[in-house]
Amino acid sequence: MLEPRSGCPIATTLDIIGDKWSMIVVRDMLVGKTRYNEFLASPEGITTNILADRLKRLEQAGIVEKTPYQERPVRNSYNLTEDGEALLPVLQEICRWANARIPGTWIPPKSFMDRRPER
Amino acid sequence: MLEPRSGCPIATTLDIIGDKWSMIVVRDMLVGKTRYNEFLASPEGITTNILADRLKRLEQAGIVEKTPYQERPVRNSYNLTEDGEALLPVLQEICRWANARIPGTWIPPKSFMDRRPER
DNA sequence: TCTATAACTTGCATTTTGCAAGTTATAGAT
DNA sequence: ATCTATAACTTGCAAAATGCAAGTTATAGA
Repeated sequence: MLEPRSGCPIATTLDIIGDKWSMIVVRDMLVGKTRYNEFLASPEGITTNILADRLKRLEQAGIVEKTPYQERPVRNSYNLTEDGEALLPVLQEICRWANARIPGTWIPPKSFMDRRPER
Repeated sequence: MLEPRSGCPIATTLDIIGDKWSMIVVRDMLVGKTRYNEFLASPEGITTNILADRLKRLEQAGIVEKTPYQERPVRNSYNLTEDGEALLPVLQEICRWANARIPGTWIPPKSFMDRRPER
């Protein structure tokens, strides 16, 4: 992000993760997925180019960190940073809103909804 | 929205308000703005075509309702529905995240952060 | 050697967003 | 009566983001 649109915390947050896919990737990481192919396999069907781009942007934003889990060939795992983990309450509130207001949305596992951020 | 990408509450919510502008408009309504020109005047600088489109879509999604506040000429006011008001906790959590994690973001007025949804 | 897998990249079409100007209806000032 | 201003949009076109399909690299295992 070059410049946020304003100092508003909502606008600034949307400048970072306010697109169609970033929070889906964060959601996947919050439920334990760490690899490229695991994100691709999610039911929403993110495409390879968009996923690669989002991982790069989330890394640059300090929300995700990339670490190799093997050499030859290099394979990376993607994990949330502390700032990324801290998005949990935001995603939980979104789930509460959708479950209360949009009939038919899946009820997330209790383990997800009851989980507390670590710090 | 024709079809949500999946039944996931997060994905479905993003299909409705997960673009660059919808939550900015919802934010403005949560702090009492009701008219086209008031939304245009916000510091993020939404353009007229996008604003008209977002108001239409939010209305179709049942988040906003449009009511004329005068005839000759017809002038409309836009207000959140119950479903729209219920997004308050989501926007509050986004503010908490941004204030904690992104230095320099504005601290919203206490009246906004402490407010409880009505039902 | 052949097939498979993980993790990408590339090219191009489609869709969304942004910018600037134009439109309609009306009120109030000159 | 004409002129200026305001609210609330619409329209046309350019630019950026997203989607689709195929191609690439490195390696393991049959």
